[in-house]
Amino acid sequence: MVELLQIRLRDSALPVIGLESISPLMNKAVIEAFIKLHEKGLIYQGSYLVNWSPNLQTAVSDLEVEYSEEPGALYHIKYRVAGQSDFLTVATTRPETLFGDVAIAVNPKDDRYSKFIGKMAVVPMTYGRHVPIIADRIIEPLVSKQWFVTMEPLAEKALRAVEKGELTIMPERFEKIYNHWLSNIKDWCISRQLWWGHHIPVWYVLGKNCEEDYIVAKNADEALERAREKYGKNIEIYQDPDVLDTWFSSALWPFSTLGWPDVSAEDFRKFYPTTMLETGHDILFFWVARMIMMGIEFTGTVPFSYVYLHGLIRDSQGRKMSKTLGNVIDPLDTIKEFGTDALRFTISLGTAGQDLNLSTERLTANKAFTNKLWNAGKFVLQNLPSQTDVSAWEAIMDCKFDKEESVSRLPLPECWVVSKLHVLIDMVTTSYDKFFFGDVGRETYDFFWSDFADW
RNA sequence: GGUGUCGUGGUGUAGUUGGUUAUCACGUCAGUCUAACACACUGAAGGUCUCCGGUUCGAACCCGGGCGACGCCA
Repeated sequence: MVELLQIRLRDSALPVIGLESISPLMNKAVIEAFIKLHEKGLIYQGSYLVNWSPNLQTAVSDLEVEYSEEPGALYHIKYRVAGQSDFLTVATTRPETLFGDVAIAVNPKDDRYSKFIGKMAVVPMTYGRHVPIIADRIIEPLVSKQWFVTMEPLAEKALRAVEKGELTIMPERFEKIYNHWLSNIKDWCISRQLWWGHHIPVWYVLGKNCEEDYIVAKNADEALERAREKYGKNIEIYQDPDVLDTWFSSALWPFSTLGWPDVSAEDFRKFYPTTMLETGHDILFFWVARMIMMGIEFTGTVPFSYVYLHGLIRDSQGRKMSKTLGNVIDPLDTIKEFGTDALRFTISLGTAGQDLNLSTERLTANKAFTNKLWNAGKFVLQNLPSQTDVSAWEAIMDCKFDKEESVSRLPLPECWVVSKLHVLIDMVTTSYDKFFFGDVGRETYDFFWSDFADW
């Protein structure tokens, strides 16, 4: 699907490095990054309360969790007070958790229940298992063993980069959001229990304590060698079965694609750091902030000087696209109906950071514009001198359109429109310098249709 | 609950240092048909700029509150 879209859009930008996230080149960078962070004590294995997907059977981060309100049912479960005929009724939407009950907490100020504090209650359907009745205490939920990155020292440097002006985030309001997020960052859970991804470069020794005795190494041979040095020759090692969070490798993108960790690589020396990163504002935390932190950590500099955050495409009422709502706009359908150029131009007219409500009205108007472009060009071609009229072509080629003397000698209509073109060039250059891409499009449209193509 | 964005002619929209007959498109009205063309061109009408209050000589734009739409966090 993405490939088809790329073919249809025929990206006219610089040739893109076709690189998959799981390529060997990327894997080398990922392993290097993991080892360096671990050597600095920034990676650790710990048991934390994490979000767990029972469907995928993997940990997921807070950023990846999307809340939605679902209709549910409230269940009332009666727990008999042991040795008495009294009952405590517990209301819950999660009745299945009763098998994991470890206590019943009651409000000590509630006379209906405070008299039971200290007694035991019988858990239903457990053949008489008893749990204590306690006074209003928080009960610890289950936790999971995962790998984490200590983010605070990394975030501190990323904050300072924006503060010092090394990095500018546009539009400005996102700078505040970036600062707020980095000031309240939590440790990053980087392990996932998925079947694909970069494997965590950690090996364990069979029979040894997994949380204390582990080896971080570039590959299995190195791990085995290190393990033998430490534990003797008759040992067996195995690699951690988990993989790394996909954003871990993406966070290295600005330099791993240019040859890092080989800092003498030609592409790296020539192109890094880049001037501007442009992306949707929704992945400011997932991706942009992490690239900045990893760039500073591994290369000593911010990976780019500007971050331009564009809006997202939403439906004509500003709503997020969703299959549930039935408002998904398939760009291939849009292209089929309005054309690639009309879609691209419409999108280019957006305002930085502001989501774009995609309506057919905009697309229709811009389809007309592309049609005008085509037909105006056709008109021009029809009115050019014959290919054999050498003197006419020489006269055209000799004219210096950027020199006022030459332009002044043109017939009045031509002089006028070339002057207007120079005004456009000045406006557009100013708009580009300010990153006002929407203005660039509008100014170009106005000149072309109102000045050049009418009359 | 907290928080962010948005609210501008009939419809969809631009407005980016506070000072414009408030931009463009579609629609509406009038005229023209002249070598390209959603046929096109020429011209016109139409906006209390969400509501209230404030700052200012001056507010669509800055500040506060209300109402509504959408999003994010929890």
